[in-house]
Amino acid sequence: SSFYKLASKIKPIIDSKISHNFLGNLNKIDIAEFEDWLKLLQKKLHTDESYLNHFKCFLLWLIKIVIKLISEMWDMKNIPIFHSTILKDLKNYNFSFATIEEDIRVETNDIPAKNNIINSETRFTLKIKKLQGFLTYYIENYNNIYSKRFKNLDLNRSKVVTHQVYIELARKIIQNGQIPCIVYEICDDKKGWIRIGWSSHSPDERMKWYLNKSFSPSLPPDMANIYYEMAKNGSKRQAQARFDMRVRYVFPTKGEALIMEEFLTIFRNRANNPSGYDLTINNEYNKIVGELFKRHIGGRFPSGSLNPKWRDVPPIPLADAILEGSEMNELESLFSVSAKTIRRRFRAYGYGVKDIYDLKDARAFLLKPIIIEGFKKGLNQKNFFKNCRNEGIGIFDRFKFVLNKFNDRGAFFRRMLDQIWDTSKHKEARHLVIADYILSVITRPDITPGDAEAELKKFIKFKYRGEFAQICNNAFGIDFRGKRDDLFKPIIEKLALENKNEPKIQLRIAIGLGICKENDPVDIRDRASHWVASYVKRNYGIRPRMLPQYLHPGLSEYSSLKHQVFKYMDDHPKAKPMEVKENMESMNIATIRGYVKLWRKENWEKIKAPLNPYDLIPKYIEKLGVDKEIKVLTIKFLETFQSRKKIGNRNLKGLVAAALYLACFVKEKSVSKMSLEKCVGVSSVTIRKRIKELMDCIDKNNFSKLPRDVPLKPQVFKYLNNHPSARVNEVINLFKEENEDTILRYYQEWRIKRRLK
DNA sequence: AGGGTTAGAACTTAGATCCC
DNA sequence: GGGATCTAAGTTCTAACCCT
Repeated sequence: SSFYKLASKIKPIIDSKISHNFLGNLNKIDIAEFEDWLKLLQKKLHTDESYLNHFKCFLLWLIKIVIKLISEMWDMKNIPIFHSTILKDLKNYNFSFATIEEDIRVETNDIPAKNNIINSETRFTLKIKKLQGFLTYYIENYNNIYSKRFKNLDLNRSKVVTHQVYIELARKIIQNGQIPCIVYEICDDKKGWIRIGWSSHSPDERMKWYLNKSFSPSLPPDMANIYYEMAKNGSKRQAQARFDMRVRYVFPTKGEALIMEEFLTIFRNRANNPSGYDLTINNEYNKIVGELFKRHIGGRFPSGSLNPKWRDVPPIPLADAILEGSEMNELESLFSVSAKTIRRRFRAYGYGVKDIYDLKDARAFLLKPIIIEGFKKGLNQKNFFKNCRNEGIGIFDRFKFVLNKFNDRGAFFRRMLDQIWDTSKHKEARHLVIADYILSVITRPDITPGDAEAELKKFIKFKYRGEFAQICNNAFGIDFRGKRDDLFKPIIEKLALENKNEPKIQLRIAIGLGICKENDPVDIRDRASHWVASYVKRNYGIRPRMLPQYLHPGLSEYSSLKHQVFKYMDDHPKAKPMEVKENMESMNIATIRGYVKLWRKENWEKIKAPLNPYDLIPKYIEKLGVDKEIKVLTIKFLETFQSRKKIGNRNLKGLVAAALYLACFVKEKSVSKMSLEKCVGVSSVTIRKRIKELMDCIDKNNFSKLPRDVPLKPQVFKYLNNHPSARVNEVINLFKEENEDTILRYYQEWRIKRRLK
């Protein structure tokens, strides 16, 4: 089968090099790295046989899953690129889903763990290999009408695996102008019975007939067993739950379906009976087959022959008649069939928008594309009907639709709108249709309303300026941007959570959304990041960095590298950059070194062991030769300072010198700043600064004598500048608490300075 | 597979009114 | 003034029953 042909393509992965053409989308590694890994894998595959087998199982399983998923998208439009690429490849490969076997086994003899591959198997699963084996056996061992008929049976052709496959096959047959004939099995989940039959109707409809018949009050006495079994279940719903209708094959002709029905019937009955039932020897069995019994098959059943009662109602003339506005009685006479048969054909051809398949539904189905075209052209009703007339659609004329005439509102047209879009309002329906097109152009998150409108204008004619915005508001309840934002919310939230620990979360989200790339110029990346930030602000009112916590309040807060380094340094003040790096997660050492440096600058006192100022005092006391009284006072001053201010990065020596100076001053022990400067080794400027700071800390009322806050000399000079003619005595009198000689000295100094000027 | 008959559901139509 | 909506009267269609 084509599945195995496809599966055989795994060979290159196992023992050859992969063409670089197929390696265009490697995500995070380059081709060289990929090849290194592939070599390793191939080495392993060639040395360990059991590993190889497991690997094959895995690959086949993977292919099977992908095909199953993709098969449901065969006819869909606007599917993601990833899916459509696979789909395209499968189509190019001429792959048919009809040939996927339900029982997919790997073609090596010794692959273990088969059960791991097939876990969806049920007791009713038809295994195509067993079917094939039985067919060969039957043809070889029996020579009867059935074995002759089975000779050309192709078990792979038209095999139905999923509902989607059934739809696909049936559609192809209808497009070919034929009626699909199904071969079905109704599986009894309770007792394990299987009823095999065929029908030219859909499985749903066939099942409905079974149920109706079974629950009819006058069920005839000689019906097939299944009717009585169904009737035992109390209600149709219960019966439907118990009996599972499964389509096994779909054929374009009834004859093929009948032969397949016979084959399956014999196969199913022999499966549980070693001696085996055979249709040729056991007429009793026909009770189960039902249809075969009624048809009185006596050995003639030419392939492809139709039931002579078959009425031909071809799809295209039927559609034409509907678009002419024919009513049910007219269709009946036109095709010489009953109304019921007309509806059966509607269902068979898929003429319906709501799966009702009555006349209205069929009309709606056929008119839908015409109405949508009118909407896209922006036609008003008058022009719409004119257009229809030009296109040869007679149905509106047939229903005597009179334009714009009071009292005639085009009920038929509104009914169609109602049927198709659940609204009878022309405007609403138009908006719904265009809203679908609007959604289809939202292909990227940063598309603007202007871009979207321009894109739509290529195939939709808006009636007036601003209609685009109005359609968005009417159809979505929000404006275009709001709808667009809504559509991308899940993906942005996913990206935010995925990148919650990344330093540049905005940029990560922007790249994830595809609005910029890793290696784009800075300005483009910047714009994209800003777009993400404004998106998050607009929709959540927060910064992107906060989004993960906002979505999952339990998440730990994001910690920047700086924050992490600082935290580590707080706990380990003496750590070196390399040590810090080892405790981070593979970050740049240069950056870490920078943060460590920064931390040390801000926290130097944590690194330097704090000096004890009190240790310094005895040394200085000795040098200066002052008494213990001064020592006690010095310590007291230091304590006062520490209680009020932080030592910070002040030089401790200067502080101690200041305390000493103050203590000496208070105790009237004269110590010059010069001698202190020499003794301590700190400049007199620093000492003066410290003295000033110390003075701010102490309670001045406790001391009778304290140094001035401002030095005497500037005070004297300032006064003399303002009063140049002041006499010496006046100045001495003014500073009478000070030493007279000093004042006199300053006075003379000022005069000399003035004279020099 | 096909069809006929029937009651009543579901639909269409035309007139009137509402709404913007 | 035109489209939307409501209503009553009249028409068509469907489901369920029956049959070969």
